[in-house]
Formats: sequence, C-alpha cells, structure tokens
Amino acid sequence: MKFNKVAVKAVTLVDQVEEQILSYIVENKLTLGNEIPSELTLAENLNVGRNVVREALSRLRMLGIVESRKHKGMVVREPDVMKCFTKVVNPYLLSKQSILDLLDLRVSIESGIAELILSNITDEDITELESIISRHTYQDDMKLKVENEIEFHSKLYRITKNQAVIDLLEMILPLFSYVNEKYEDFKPLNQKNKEKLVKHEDLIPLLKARDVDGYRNAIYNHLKAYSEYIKQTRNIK
Amino acid sequence: MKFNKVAVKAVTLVDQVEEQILSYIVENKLTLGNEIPSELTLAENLNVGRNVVREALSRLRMLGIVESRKHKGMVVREPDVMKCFTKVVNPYLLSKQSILDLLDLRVSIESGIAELILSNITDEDITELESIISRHTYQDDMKLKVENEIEFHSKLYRITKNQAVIDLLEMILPLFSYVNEKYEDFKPLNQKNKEKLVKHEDLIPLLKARDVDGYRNAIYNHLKAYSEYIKQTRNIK
DNA sequence: ATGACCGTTATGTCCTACAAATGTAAATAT
DNA sequence: ATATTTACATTTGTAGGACATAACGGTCAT
Repeated sequence: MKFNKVAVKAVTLVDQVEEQILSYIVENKLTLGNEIPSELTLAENLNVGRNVVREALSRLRMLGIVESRKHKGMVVREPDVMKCFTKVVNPYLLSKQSILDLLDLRVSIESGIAELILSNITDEDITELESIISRHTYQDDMKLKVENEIEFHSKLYRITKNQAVIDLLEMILPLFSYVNEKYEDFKPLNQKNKEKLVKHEDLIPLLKARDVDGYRNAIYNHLKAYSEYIKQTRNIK
Repeated sequence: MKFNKVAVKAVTLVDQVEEQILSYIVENKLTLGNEIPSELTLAENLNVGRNVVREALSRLRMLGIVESRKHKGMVVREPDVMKCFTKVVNPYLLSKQSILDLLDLRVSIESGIAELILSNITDEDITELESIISRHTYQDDMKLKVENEIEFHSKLYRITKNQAVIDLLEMILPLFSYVNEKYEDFKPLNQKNKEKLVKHEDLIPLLKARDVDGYRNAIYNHLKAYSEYIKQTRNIK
C-alpha cells in the first residue's frame, strides 16, 4: 500500500493572497503610513474575489501589519511584536504543558534580565518598588494578592525599557494568576524551605547594592518556588 | 470646542464575532477536537452575514485556535503559542528599535536558561555540540557562517526541552542572521576585547563541568559582543 | 451483507448590492 | 473672481445569493 498523495493541498486562496500582499509590501519597500491598493484593485490584480482579499487583509489587520482607515484606504503599520500573543495565551485554550512551559520561560527571562535591570535601575525606581511593597496585602498569611504580584513584577519589567521584554512578560503574568487561583491550597513554600523563600522585600537591598548575581539568584528562587510547586501538584481544581 | 465623541467605534462586527466565538469555546469548555457550529448557523445565531463569520474564523484559524476540515466542519485545536510570531517577526516589517529589543531579549533568555540547560544536558548533547563545532566554517577569519551559528544555538535551545523557549528563540534567530548580513563590515570584536571574546568551543568545558554561573557568564559575553556592536554602528547597509 | 446511488451538509469561492463616510470636482451664490 | 454648497466617485463594512466540491449517511438493489 502506497501513499502517493504527495501534498494535501490545504493552502487556501486566502493563505496565498495573504502571502502575496505581504510580498507586495516587502518588495515595494512599503513602510509605516504607505498606502496599499484598495480591496477591489487587489482582487482584480490577483484574480480572486473580494471576499478572499478581505479575509487576507483581516488577518494582516489583526497582526497589526496593516490598518484600515474606513472609507479611505489601507496603510502599512509597524506590527506590534507581541500583540498576537494576547489572543493565544489564554489558559482555557492552552494545554497544561504549554502553560508550564510558559511559566518556566518566565522564570528564565526574569533571571536573564538581571543585568538589564541593574544597569538601568534608578533610585526613583527603587523608591517606587518600595512603595508598591508597602501597599502589599495578603489573602492569607502566605499568599500575596495577585494584583500585588502583577504590580511589582510589571514595574520590574518596565525598568528594562525593552518593549519586547515588557510585553512578553506581561502577557505571561495573567497565566500565573490563573494558575495561582486555580491550584487548590496553593502554598509556594512548605515548612522545610520556608526560611529560604525569597519575598519581594528581600530583593530591595540587592537592587540598592546593584548586586547582579545576588539579584538574579534571588529572583530565580522567588519564582522557582511557585514553579516547582505547580509541577509537583499536577491536579488542577 | 468640546469633544463629546466618547468612544470611536473602531471595533467592527468581525472583531465582535471573533470574540463571541472565542467566548463560545471557553464557556462551553470546548477542547481539542470538539466541533463548533457551522458558519451558517453561527451567522444566523449571531445575526450577521456569513462573510463576517468567515473573516472571524479565518483569524482564529491563523492563530491555530480552530481548524477547518473541508466540507466537514470546524474543530477546536490547541493553538501553537509562538506560531503567530513567524509572520510578524520579519526584519522588513519591524522598526530598528523592535529588532534591537528582540536581539536583547535573546541575550537575556539565553543567559536565563543556563540553569535549565545545565540541569538537563546529557553527555550525548555535549558530544553533538562538539560535532557541530567541528563542522564550523568561517566566511572570513572572524565571521562564523550564519548556518553554523543557527545550528549550534538551536541545539542549545532544544536541550531545555521547553517548547516555548525553543520556538521563541528560533523565531528570533533569523533576525540575527538578517542583521548579521546587513551590517556592513560586521566584526563583533575589536582589537581591545579580542582576547575576551567567547566562542562556541569555549562553552564546552563549562558545559562539561556543569558550571552554571560560568556558562551563563560566557554565553552572555558571547552574545553581548554582537549586540553591543550593532548598537554602536547605527547605519544599516 | 455488500455495493451503487442520491440527497444533505459544509466549506471555499465568486458575485452583486448597498450604507456610510471621505475626498474631490463641479456648480452655484456672493 | 472667490467662497460656499452640492453632487459624484471611491472605499470599507456588511448582507445575501449562488455554485462547485467533497464528505457523510441513508436507501435501495443485488
């Protein structure tokens, strides 16, 4: 028995037109603000129906590559690199493995940006971080409120001044919230490593001292505690 | 003169329908393989034209959230987290700043995954890395061929066994290639820091020794050399 | 029971039509 | 002649019809 069906032609016209329009933009070196032909001219030139062109443009619009000004025409935009993430990074749509991978990715990045943070951080940043910590409230004696977690770490991200870093990590944060809420009896620490649990306030002196290695180690332990716990308890409520 | 136009209704029907379908999936707890209503029934229930539904579905299809089996129906899929990246991370579409941000993100992640790599790496992995290095060829006496760069680092990524890490970094790699080719007279090292330039072969002993801090420091310097050079020379060919 | 046939259904594609809004050119008023 | 108004053409957003094609399921004949 032989399978001669070499290629299942799953690519639709829309897929092709989408690529053609992208090629058009690249080849004509169109940049921010340049106009692209109207839907009708595109349809005529590409020999397809206007619907097909609209579907392709709809996708490009979602990616932020083009923008449509109603009743005027469409122009090229600079895509928002991480924007497409928002729709996909949804705990209800992702598998448990994907979520775990993303949470581990977060640990790696937050450790990896230690140099970036400590070479950029100002005294004002540190003051703001302290202010955020002072507003921290706890659900019970162990579990910090999710909003506080998000506020603190978001501030850390913004210190990098790297928009890709900021967007990517802020996209992953809600995932952490979801897991945090969903896991039953979530306690990132148990008795035996209670003493070495790193809290937000423990990071401040390291930031003040501009201690890169110390900070990286601390933030790693701070996050890894959660990550490890989640991996151990596989059952989600 | 007052602006009473409270909200510019930029959201189209397609945007709304897209959200509605997503909500439908989430609320009905549809998962991998579950069918969603046909285009026509969706259009009727949502009181919109079939075109609108098709555009919305076309977007979800691109994100990998749904899959259409021709003439049969549409089913829910698990979206590929990083897939949407491929279309957006295109050096011709992104601004120079976005590219630089992404390259810095790469440096941070490759440093940040040091723990992950060194806790996972096997002797076979190291042997394979050595084998890759043995096949390295140089364009001139300084510049390693881009394919070799990609091959070596891709192998490093795969050691993490974290699909999000692998996909994200492999998405950024071609960007590096582009910059590498585009920058005129690209030399990551100059005379004064020639001695401290870290090459691929310098990483091997650190990997063998499972020296996390040493490896992280080395890979950081290895990548930062390029990154810094690019930031200095602002003009692209 | 097996195989041939037919109708139903779903997606992919094309087409026409119209509303709304925008820019432009012509027409009109001053 | 200039300014204002009007009318038209263009473009996106949306609706709806039409058809080809392919998969599925049921019926009927053998």
